Amino acid sequence: MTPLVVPAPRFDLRLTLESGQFFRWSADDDGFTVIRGLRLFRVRPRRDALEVVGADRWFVREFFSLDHDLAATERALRRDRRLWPALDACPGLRFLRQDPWECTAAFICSIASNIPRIAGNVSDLARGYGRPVRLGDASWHSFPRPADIPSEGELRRLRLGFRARYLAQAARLAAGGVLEEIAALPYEEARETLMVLPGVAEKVADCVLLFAYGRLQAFPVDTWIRRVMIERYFEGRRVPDRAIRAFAQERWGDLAGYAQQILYVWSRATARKGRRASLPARSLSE
DNA sequence: GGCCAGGTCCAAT
DNA sequence: ATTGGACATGGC
Repeated sequence: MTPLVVPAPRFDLRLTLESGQFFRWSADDDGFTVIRGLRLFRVRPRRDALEVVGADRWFVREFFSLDHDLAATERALRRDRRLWPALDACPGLRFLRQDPWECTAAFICSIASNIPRIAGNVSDLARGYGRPVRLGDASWHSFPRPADIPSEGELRRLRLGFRARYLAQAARLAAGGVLEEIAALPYEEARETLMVLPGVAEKVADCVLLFAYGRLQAFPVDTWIRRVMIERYFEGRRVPDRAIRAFAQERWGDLAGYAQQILYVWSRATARKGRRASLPARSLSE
């Protein structure tokens, strides 16, 4: 198969996939395999472009939000000097445009979890209840539609823990078509509507709005964002999440979500570095 | 081996 | 309107 080459300036594919917004991909020494909905494709970075097998140009531009004017976003956010370290750490980070239900389900799974585990849960759900999808010799499974999500009991057997009930109930509501109307609603109403789903409150709703519906004003406050915001913008004072969110929307407006994502990636990267640096120089077993 | 994880929900202030 | 505890499990 001859690969399709799609122009993709200012795009760091690896950074974007690793940024914790999306879990349905894997890396090997020859690029990445990605599944979005029913579409399974291969992608690898080229200079200012993407080499793609298994997806068309239109899809690639849409999924990787390649028509988002990232330069303008970065320029606007650079007026905030306190954002410089995060901006410098994340050149080419973009939002993906995920399937709304899959994204909602994934972020229900994300509650009090961690990225490797979320990816595992999502993968288990797909293997157990999705449809097989093939590309060359690669065989994956699509993420199950709401009607194909099993009972709470089954989900507990899949080790979803207390998220099992949320997901089972959310699936029942989503099967009724709640998500279909979201795209047409203004941000606040879309958010309220999403929050009708069990397991979807402020934070998860904002993740879905950001990662599936392209609402860049959404500002999910998780433990990392709480920590970094309190440290950098509230002088260490402990404040309620809604104050953090209000502050972010006041300060960054329609770009708050992008500020959030680079702060998230940057704060985790620096935390990891700090942990590595603080490891004992020698192990006890030598 | 604990601590904490891309929180939400509900009951008790 | 705010706050604290329960909720399951696994990474690191």
